[in-house]
Amino acid sequence: MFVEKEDLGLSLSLCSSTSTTTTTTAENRYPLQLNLMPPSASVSNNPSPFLIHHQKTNSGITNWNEAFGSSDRMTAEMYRGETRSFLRGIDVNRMPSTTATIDCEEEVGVSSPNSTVSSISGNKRRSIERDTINCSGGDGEDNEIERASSRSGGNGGGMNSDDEDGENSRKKLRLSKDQSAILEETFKEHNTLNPKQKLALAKQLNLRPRQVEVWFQNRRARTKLKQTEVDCEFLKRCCENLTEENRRLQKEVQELRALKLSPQFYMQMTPPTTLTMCPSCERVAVSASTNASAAGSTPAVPAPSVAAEAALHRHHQQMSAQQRALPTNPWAQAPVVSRR
DNA sequence: AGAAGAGGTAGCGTTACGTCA
DNA sequence: TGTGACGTAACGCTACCTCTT
Repeated sequence: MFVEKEDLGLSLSLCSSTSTTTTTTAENRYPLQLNLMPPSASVSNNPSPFLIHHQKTNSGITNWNEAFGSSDRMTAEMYRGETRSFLRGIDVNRMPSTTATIDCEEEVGVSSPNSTVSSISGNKRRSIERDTINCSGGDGEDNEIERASSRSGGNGGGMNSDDEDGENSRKKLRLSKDQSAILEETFKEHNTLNPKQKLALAKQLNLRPRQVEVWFQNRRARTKLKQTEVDCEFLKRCCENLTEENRRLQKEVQELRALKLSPQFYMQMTPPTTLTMCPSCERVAVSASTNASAAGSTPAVPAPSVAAEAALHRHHQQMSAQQRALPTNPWAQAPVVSRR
């Protein structure tokens, strides 16, 4: 048996209600109502899948400082034009002190074994970027950086001993604790980076911009995964609660229906205010009752006024005696009496 | 004004490597 | 010492956007 939610007075709010500007956790989310609709506006470092939405806007940004501080993709997109114009004279993939004089081919073969210049589109671009980076580091800076970063790995030191024979294996450099900490801090501030931020961070951490970019991509993925797990758990709890509530209300409905079918139910039922009219003389005795049901508690049998009841009882005794003398048709229509 | 191409980024899925029990 | 599980850096691909031509 299914019970309409209207019948049960149970409704599930599906509209957005709360601000979502802060990182949500399982602890502070569970008490909140289920929120399945995207909010009207939210910018979060850890957007829930329910909260994620893409604001597409064409509004222009004119301030580079705003752009530099931007965090989400939307703003990054908006600022891109500014970035490009700003960087028009700067090769993003080139270190400021570049004096690239060493043949790039060799370096590419060593540090980017998977880079294929023949690939198209984004891959090509990224390959070129990596190659450019590596080439730009041809003066030894980037190589030194790479070695340093691999050395500095807390427990990953010396794991790149295959620098020479690893042409077909991709390199995986363990980031040091300091590097990870700084990246984490930056990610807390903004989970996306514009090119200038990326460059600055890469330089600060002695990493390639591509590495910073990859780290942020992976970090976003991890955040999303974690958030998805939290949301999943949250929905599971919601489902359990609703199931339990539904079970309880169905039981209540069954009980009420059973009571409704029982004649005793009517025997005990008394209107909140009882107007008892004598069928013979049409005199009305008003018996006020304490209306417990109006207060929302379980319905109680109203207690009529004792005095009124007694008076009516006496009156009925008198009338009964008269009616015995004068039998009347029980179905005879009584004159209409205004009850008010 | 609209189309096409280039350049850039994010998201997603996957792979490969490093670490640890 | 070998091995499987796990975390994560890196890659490949696609979609989308903006800008330029």
